[in-house]
Amino acid sequence: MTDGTYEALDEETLFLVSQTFKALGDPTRIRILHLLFEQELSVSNIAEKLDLNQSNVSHQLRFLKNLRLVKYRRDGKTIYYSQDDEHVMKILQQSIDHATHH
Amino acid sequence: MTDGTYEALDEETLFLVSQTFKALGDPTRIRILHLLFEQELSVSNIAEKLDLNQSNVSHQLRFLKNLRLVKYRRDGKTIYYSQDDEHVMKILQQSIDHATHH
DNA sequence: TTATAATATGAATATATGTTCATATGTGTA
DNA sequence: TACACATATGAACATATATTCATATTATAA
Repeated sequence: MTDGTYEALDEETLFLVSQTFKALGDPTRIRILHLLFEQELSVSNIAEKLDLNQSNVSHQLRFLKNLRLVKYRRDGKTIYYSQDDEHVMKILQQSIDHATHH
Repeated sequence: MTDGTYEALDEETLFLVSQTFKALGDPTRIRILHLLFEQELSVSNIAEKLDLNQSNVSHQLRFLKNLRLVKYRRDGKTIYYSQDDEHVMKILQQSIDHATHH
């Protein structure tokens, strides 16, 4: 790279990175992930705390789950979601701090 | 926060953070920023290197400029763009590395 | 079994977004 | 001045996305 050659990003990396950032590019998903910083929560709990439609929360959680940003466990009728990507959560935390202190 | 109280994100922070990540949530903008990691480039140079429409590049640069992720300087007829947010560029670099090595 | 609670799913819809096209603006040069 | 070059802009369009509604699935309890 010191010779001025440009190393293009491969398609796969580009897709994965953009998808991940896309997940963080929506206020609702940020709020959900922010809730999951410190705790595991059920779908209805998240919906209640954020005043969101249950279906909406469920859709967003599926999105986040597909990207492996969250995971879930079932306990009876209830499904608890929690964070599943330290790196992304760290970046989100940093960015929120950065935005807050400015 | 240790008492279980949830500190909601304020609207302004939420908007700023989501907007910033939205900027990183598009392959074209990632490619542009990736180009600007190490060098300052003109609009036509970026368009050429990435095989993109000049107008498209210009639109995306405006988007990035509005968020102060890039800055520009004019030299005659040419306008050179360069990065303008170390924090965001660092996050992007980290995420690309993370995605590449996995 | 039936009823109820929690969650997931798919269709519908309105809005947002990325890209292209045509053209305007700005700058240097003959 | 007139022309060419570099970039910006706005309209148009196709596609993507977020949200809601209605309903399906899954699990527990009566």
